[in-house]
Amino acid sequence: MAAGPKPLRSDAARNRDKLLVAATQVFAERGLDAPLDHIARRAGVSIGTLYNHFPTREALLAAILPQRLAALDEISAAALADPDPWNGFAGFLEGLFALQAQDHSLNDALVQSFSLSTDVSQACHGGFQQAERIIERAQASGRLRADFGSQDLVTLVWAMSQVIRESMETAPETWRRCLAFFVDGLRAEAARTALR
Amino acid sequence: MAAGPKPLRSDAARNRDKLLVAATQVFAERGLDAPLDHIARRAGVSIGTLYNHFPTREALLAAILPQRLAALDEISAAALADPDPWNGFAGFLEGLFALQAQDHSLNDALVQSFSLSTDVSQACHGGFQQAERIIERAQASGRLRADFGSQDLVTLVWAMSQVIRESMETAPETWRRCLAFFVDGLRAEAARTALR
DNA sequence: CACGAACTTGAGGGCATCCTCGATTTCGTA
DNA sequence: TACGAAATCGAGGATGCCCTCAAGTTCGTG
Repeated sequence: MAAGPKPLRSDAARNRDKLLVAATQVFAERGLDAPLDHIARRAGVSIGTLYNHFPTREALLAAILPQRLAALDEISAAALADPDPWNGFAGFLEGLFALQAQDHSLNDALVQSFSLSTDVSQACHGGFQQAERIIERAQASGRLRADFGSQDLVTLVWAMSQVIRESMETAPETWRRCLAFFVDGLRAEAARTALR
Repeated sequence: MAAGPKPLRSDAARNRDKLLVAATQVFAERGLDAPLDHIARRAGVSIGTLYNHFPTREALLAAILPQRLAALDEISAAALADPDPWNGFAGFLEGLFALQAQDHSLNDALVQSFSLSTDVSQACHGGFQQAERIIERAQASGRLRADFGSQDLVTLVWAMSQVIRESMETAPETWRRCLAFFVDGLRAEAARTALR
């Protein structure tokens, strides 16, 4: 019934898998701009084969990133399951950026979530879907300042992505420290600056 | 006596000026990675002439950035002149990022301040020289949390640089909003997370 | 004004990446 | 096993940027 696209020949399926593995590694190491022939070489396959399977870079990303972004769902779920809404919120941020810190491709993907292909973009936004609820719950509990919105979370992702890029190699704890300062400014009682 | 390097011929001096003007514009618009031939074209000069005057990209930057970075000194001075040390500190951040927001080249330069040529690097660090004093003064007044160090300022520059890059075109107030959250977390009484 | 030094020019070689396509190999089946 | 469809291969054209250098131009002084 839902046989979907045509079945692949065995060698083709094998190569496709090798490409996905290589792409996952290379993108995680070098970011979303990594040269495609590095990926082909790591997969032990020619550049032409890569293009056979994935006609564009975006197609390759769309085959890889949704799976990687699924980790976001677990983090969101854990945040909502936390009995303390504030701890849930803070833990969500911690988990989100830890994810970005260990995978350059996620770091890039979340930053560019709007300018990427529909598939990837959807996956990113899906990951943020729950964020809205996590934020509202923490605000309802009175611990998170009321003027923090989900757009501010996007901004924070931008900010932290750069901190991660610049510091992961040399001082991998830097982003946690930066986040700690920021989070302290998100507590309801810390709010001083009036924001509309 | 201090005649310095040989005087330039009139046409050469004119071209050099045109190059500096063009480079200032192009780098401000496109960032420090802007293609050099764009600069030559905007200056109405051939790429060879650009290389005659500035054998490397770094040499060109060294001729431009120190002047642009001088604005930092004024901002620092104003911060130290403010009778309220906290307002001085907060105003310094505001001024610093406003500068980054209006000039892509400064944004890039401050981020890469360590990996740039000695000349430029010195200019960047010179701009940060006073920052140490601004921070200490604000801490002595009891308003700035004690665990904020000048390395954290570098981290904040990284963070804000990305916010600026991503949002200046579409929502130019975003960085101010982000900074407001962050600054609220830097007040002494906001400190909750223990940082060593 | 005429001459040599100073300066400018832009075509072209080098490099890294993208992407294509005709020739070749491999697979699965009859 | 032998055949056609499916898949692979990789050389090579295109692009964009870097940088150089031999030939030509301009300046300023004697």
